[in-house]
Amino acid sequence: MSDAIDLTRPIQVPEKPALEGLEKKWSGRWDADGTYRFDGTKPRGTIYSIDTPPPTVSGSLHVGHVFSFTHTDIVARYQRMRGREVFYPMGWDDNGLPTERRVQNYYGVRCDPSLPYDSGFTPPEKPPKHPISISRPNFVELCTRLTVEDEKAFEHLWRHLGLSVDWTRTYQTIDRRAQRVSQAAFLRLLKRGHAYQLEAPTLWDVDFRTAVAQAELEDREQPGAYHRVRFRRPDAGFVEIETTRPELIPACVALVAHPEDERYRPLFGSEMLTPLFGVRVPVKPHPLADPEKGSGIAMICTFGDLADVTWWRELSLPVRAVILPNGTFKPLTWGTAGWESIDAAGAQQAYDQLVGTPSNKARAKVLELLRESGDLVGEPRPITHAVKFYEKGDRPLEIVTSRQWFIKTMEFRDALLARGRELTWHPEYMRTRYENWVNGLAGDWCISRQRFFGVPFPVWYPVRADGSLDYDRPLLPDESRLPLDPSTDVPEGYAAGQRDQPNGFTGDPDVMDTWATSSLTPQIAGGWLDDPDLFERVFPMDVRPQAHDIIRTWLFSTVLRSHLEHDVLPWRHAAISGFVLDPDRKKMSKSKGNVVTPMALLEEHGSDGVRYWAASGRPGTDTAFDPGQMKVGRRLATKLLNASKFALLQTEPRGPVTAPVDRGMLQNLAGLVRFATEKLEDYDYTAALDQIEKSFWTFCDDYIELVKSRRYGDHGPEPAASANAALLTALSTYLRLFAPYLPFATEEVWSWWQLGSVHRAPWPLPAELLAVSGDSDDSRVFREAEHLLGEIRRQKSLHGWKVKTPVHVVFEGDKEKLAIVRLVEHDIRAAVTAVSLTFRSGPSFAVIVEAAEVAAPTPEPRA
RNA sequence: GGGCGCUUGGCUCAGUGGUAGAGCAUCGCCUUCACACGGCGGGGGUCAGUGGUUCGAAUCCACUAGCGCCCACCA
Repeated sequence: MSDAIDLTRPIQVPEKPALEGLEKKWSGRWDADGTYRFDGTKPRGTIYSIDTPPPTVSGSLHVGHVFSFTHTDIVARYQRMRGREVFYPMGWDDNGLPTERRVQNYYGVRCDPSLPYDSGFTPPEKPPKHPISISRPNFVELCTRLTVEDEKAFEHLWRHLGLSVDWTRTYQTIDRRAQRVSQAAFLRLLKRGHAYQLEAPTLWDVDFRTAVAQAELEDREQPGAYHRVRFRRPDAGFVEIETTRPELIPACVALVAHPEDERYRPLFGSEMLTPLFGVRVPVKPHPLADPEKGSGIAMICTFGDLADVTWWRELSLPVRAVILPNGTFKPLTWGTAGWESIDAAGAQQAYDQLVGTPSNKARAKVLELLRESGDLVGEPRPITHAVKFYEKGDRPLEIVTSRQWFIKTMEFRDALLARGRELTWHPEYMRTRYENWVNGLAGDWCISRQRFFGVPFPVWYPVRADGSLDYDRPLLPDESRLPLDPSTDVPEGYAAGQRDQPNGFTGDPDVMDTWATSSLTPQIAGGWLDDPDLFERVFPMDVRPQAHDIIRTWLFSTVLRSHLEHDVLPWRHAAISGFVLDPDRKKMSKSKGNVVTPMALLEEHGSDGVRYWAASGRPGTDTAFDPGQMKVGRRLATKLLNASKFALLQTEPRGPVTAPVDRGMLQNLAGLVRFATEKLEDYDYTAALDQIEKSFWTFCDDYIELVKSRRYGDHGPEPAASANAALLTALSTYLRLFAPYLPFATEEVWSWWQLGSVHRAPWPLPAELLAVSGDSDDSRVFREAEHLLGEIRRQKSLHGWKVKTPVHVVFEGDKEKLAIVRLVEHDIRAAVTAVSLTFRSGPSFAVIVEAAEVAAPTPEPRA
């Protein structure tokens, strides 16, 4: 007899199995036992490494996190059971703007980098009405303090959810290791010429007063208006342009029309005068100008939008910048170089009314002045148009000229597209989004931010004798000094006293964009600089799990950094999860106020229940938030406990699996194992679970009911032995199949009768089932038994008879069919409480069910 | 404006060429020797629309509509 079941330990089944408390019990045990501890001595080929998304800790986790992290965990658990050593770290994204904002609100403080560090500062108990200004080091301290608290709460939730993370391997995007990796990678880019600094027009958020990257843009539909404005020629005549931003007329540097546009061709090369300010601006041809738009001729301002930047660059136009980093109009003197006017006094008078106001106020004022001067043609025509915003911002972006750091992307477009094709995407069509993005790149990646809580640029600049900065000869540290902060650390060859002094040095004040750090998560988690042995084993990683909204940011930038630094893809697979939608089919988000607290959900439905719902979201598919599915999952977990209890209630006698129906059941199960394995290999955990679950309910409702009486010994010891062995084999298999999805219920049952953790047990193989069931193909017998059971139940139900009403059953059919029925006749007879079974030959197969007792009242058959 | 995805019973979704499926909900029946967080059974859909390919289309092709998302230099 081939008995794969180990029953060396005493079986202990609780009187009343329950799900309550399993999360606490098992998450604690797994931690104590190091169940998910990564063994860094395993050879590269056996390792499965995951580039876990570091959630932003400056807020709360929401259902979407639970959803997508569960997907990753299912894959991780599956791979672990397949014998792979799973590298599954956890990171916390705590650097950057979201944390700054949270700290400002939480403590009621504001960062003022000009203030000195106050070592005795403690924030007030309650945030004051007016924020307290504190130094950058003090501010960073508070950021660190708060994120540590947040991270504890996050870890608690993740453990409760059952993520099989190795909790000894966590990192923060602001910790020393992340800073060191970010800074070293930056210096290497710089040395290779892949990073550079440039003073150029940059997308700028006027509230946060920082540059933002293309990837952080968001279009929002905004009300606006076309204003038709007249530009006069110095001699005679005029043209009319249309603009949505008349307040930028003082910043106008040219007019532009399409080269083929007959209306404006005669004007090319001539000059026009700007209204109100009387500045001579040239009329230029450019193919980008659309004759269909507005009046067909546009004004170019420095800078109203990205099209202006393109024209300005390609037509080599001068800069007339009017907007300050805070979004208001800056004071300037008309009649000086660059601001020549045919009427300097008039221009000055008009412009002075704009100084200090933000765009919207300036627009109203300019309109007023245009009306007075008669240069506004007709009334503004209201429109709705898309305006670019910083995704976290509240006011439209401006374009401000400033000095920023960039990483080159444009010249690697083809290589990055090739990397995208090399990567296996789940689902496949998500590659298109990546390609869209790469093809649409408009400029290199701006990575500097004028913020405080982030990784500083490890760079200083020499201060010249006249106090100006020499940006062309940055002072760079040796990599061994990293991480460092140029605002407190001193460059080689200088003394601290020389900071900000003539002939001294100054630190670069900026910090890196969050994505500049998180684009290095494989390097940070994998120990690139401080654990080369680990890095060798886990990099490139196997999978990057993430949501589709950050393909253009996180996925793209990680591919870029790995390409530039290692000339390789950072991972083989990208597993893209969808969003959680609320019942109105809208993305669940905090701003819409429809977020459900994850911990409350986990407590109400059980972690296994919530995970079951999450598993219904296949890769790439947005999924409705559905407590109903969580209830179903919880019911499934409960069923698993109870069916297991039944199987374990009696394990003797136990012997070879000889009954055809038992063999057939196990052979079917082998097919299920094959299917589920195939699907899980392809990251389709949803399809795998779907079939595992269906099979399991059939197992419970049909197979268990069929063999119940036999396993209790009603037909003798040998048939009972067969049933018991089959039941235990099936139980072991189902537990392992369900383990990635329902880690708590399966572990609980496993502990009743097996040694060790089910999560370290080997994934089932078809061969192990076929070894027990034998080679003869009996799966048809099992399916036939199921079918007969269903048919007899149906007829009894239609007659209105109870399940246990005794009946006579007649099987009519051909020899072959009847032979199969005879193989299961004892099980069928017991399962449907038949007092007699009759077999008779007939042309086609039929099952006839008749009441056995005349005394039994026979209700009317229902219509 | 370009692209991607979706559209199947009241709800949530499977199903990629061969007589429409599941769960939930609903209706009827059945309790206590695994489980009432249970069991058995029933009813319910012209598979968004139009046209095409095919012996045969929810499934392949084209177009249309609606929804969602991504992208776009949007004067």
